[in-house]
Amino acid sequence: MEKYEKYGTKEKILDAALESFSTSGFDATSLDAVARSLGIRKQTILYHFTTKKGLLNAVVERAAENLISSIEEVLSSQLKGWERIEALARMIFRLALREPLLLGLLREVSRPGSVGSERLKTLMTPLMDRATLWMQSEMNVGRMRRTNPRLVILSAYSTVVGLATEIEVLRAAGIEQALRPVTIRRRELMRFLRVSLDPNYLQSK
Amino acid sequence: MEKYEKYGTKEKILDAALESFSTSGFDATSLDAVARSLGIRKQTILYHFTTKKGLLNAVVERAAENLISSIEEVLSSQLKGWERIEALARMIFRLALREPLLLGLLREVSRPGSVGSERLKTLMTPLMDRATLWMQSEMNVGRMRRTNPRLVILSAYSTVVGLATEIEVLRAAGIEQALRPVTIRRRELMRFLRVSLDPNYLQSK
DNA sequence: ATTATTATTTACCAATTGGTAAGTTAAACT
DNA sequence: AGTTTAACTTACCAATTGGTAAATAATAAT
Repeated sequence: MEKYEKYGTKEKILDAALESFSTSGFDATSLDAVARSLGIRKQTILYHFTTKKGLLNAVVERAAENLISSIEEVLSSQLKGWERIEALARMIFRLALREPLLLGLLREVSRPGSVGSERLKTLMTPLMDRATLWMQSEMNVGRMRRTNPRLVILSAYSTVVGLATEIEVLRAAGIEQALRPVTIRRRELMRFLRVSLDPNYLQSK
Repeated sequence: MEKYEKYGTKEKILDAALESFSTSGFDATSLDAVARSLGIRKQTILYHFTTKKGLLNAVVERAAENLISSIEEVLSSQLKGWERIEALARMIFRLALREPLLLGLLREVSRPGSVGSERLKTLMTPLMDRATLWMQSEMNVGRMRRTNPRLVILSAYSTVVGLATEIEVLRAAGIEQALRPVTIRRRELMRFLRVSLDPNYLQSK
């Protein structure tokens, strides 16, 4: 009938699943409920994604693509050294605020034992390796202070994921869309990165 | 009446439930599994706590008592103004490191729609009110910079809860017992509190 | 020793879960 | 046209879920 739409059933399922996974979690999400919310049958979901885990993986993959393409965009710019990092951090925070569901999903899936964690790891590892290599080369030419790249990246990562908690806590306390704490958090991250990485930055203490 | 505190079944159940709730979450925790891990029958759990939700509430309550008594201990000291806050922050981080399960539970239950969130709110509200009042009186006598107490407290709270995520993320990446990032996080929080509250603190920026 | 109370178990149950198999309908290809 | 393929549904199912009710064991009170 109206199958000519670009926004097909599969996309709708992914959207609804993202919503449910990121706000209620994987286990609390029932395929029946997701299907019901879309006015379709559970088996339609299983037709497109074969298993519940498969659905989660698909959701994670789409989110990762979203993130990666945003990263690529920044990396394609001409910015060097510290400015590049600043641009990246700014972009991540912008993305997190624009699409809080992504953040919730990330948090859900960052849990060690969780179902989607392997998939996330698979998707993130190349990114991580690339960033590590770049940072090391920047260190070699003296554009970046010498530290453990992995630790810095992971710390930055968990700051962003922690944002999800922060936003939820604030919302639970009735404070909607509190931009200030998020801004503070970003400044803190920038400062941390600056202290760790910027060779021209003098620690005031 | 009740027997002397002899680490009975009830306590064992609470321990196992805390473990499971905080690492796997509420929905992923099955009463059968908890019972099995203790070598008892599921109905024994339901005898002591009537419902699964009741069990969670009991776990939350015990954790809250744990936290509150630690807070009381600090508050009973003679420390004033800024030093008191510093002592509190230090104590919270120490507690969080010593008992990571508490942190996991807090994170699980901080989610807006979650089952235990109302209970947590009920338990935290008096604490929050008390802290707010104290801060306001400190502001009135000029020992503390004027700000929105609620926002500061919530931001501090979510920093601590976010620790749970951070520790998990680091562990998932193979970095066990990462003390350094946690220390960094504490310093950040201290700095944030100082900037927000300490009237004698000069912002360098 | 008998009774009463507390703790724990066995036996069920209704509902829900993710998932399989087989249809049914709609669209695409030949 | 007819056939194939993709999209979706109805009908089930086995396992698991939280929870009820009644039976039994253990402990305390009389």
